[in-house]
Amino acid sequence: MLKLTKKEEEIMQVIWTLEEAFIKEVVDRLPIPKPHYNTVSTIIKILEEKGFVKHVKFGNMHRYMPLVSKDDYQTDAVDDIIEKYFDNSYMNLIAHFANKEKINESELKEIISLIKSKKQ
Amino acid sequence: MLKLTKKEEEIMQVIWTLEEAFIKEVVDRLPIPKPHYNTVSTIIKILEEKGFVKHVKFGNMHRYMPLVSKDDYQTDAVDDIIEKYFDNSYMNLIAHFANKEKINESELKEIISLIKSKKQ
DNA sequence: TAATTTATTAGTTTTACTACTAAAAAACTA
DNA sequence: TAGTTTTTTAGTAGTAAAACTAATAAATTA
Repeated sequence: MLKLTKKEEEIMQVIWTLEEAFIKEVVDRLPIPKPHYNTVSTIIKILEEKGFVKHVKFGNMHRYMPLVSKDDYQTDAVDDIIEKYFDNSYMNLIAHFANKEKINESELKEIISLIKSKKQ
Repeated sequence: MLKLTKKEEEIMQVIWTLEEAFIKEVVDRLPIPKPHYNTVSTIIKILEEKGFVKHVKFGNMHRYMPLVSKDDYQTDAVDDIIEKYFDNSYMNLIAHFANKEKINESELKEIISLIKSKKQ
């Protein structure tokens, strides 16, 4: 999956939040100093080329919506790290946490019950 | 922690592997087409400015060694993702794996015993 | 002095960002 | 309705920043 630049991601976050958005609505949600309308338009067009959003015509306007979910993007980000630094093994990453003592036994037991409930 | 660019990281990986290295040795380990000696020298100087390596004089030469361990760098990479996408919670990330069914119960139990052994 | 190494500097390339101008579509108004 | 204005997207280009590369100069030493 292609990576997002800082600005692309900032705009993508807005679209993920709104689920459907016209350019104007995206601009509204961006912090001051707001970028020019056409700047946002350009970046969204790039997002479309990269396959992150699609649009539907609404009269004159384009209504944009995510093609890649936030969850999928997150998953990919984690997968990258795991591939790069943990020998492509999820276990290695979790073991890493365990080693750093960032998770404890009771937390893991919680997860186990979560998995059990998923299996039914 | 400062981030590494692609080339910086490539060279850093060599230094992590060698543990101690002269520039020449780094060049030797780099794949063809090999960058110019001075190019490597420049990048390593940047690594030094960024605090990733230090050097010890060996006569005329500098012998470089890591100041930031590979493990620390990995940890930081994971922390970034967790901060950005998992609300700063390790549990959220692991729950994410569980949801994706990328880890199973027996694997987690393995981790639990790992944690138990750490505690002693 | 010749060879080797590091330090300084600068140029090139790539990526990211910004927004102008043009074109198209729609809305307004005389 | 015809013409004008406004709004929106499309195409393009310029600027800025980051990354990369290596030439040249200075220092060291063999």
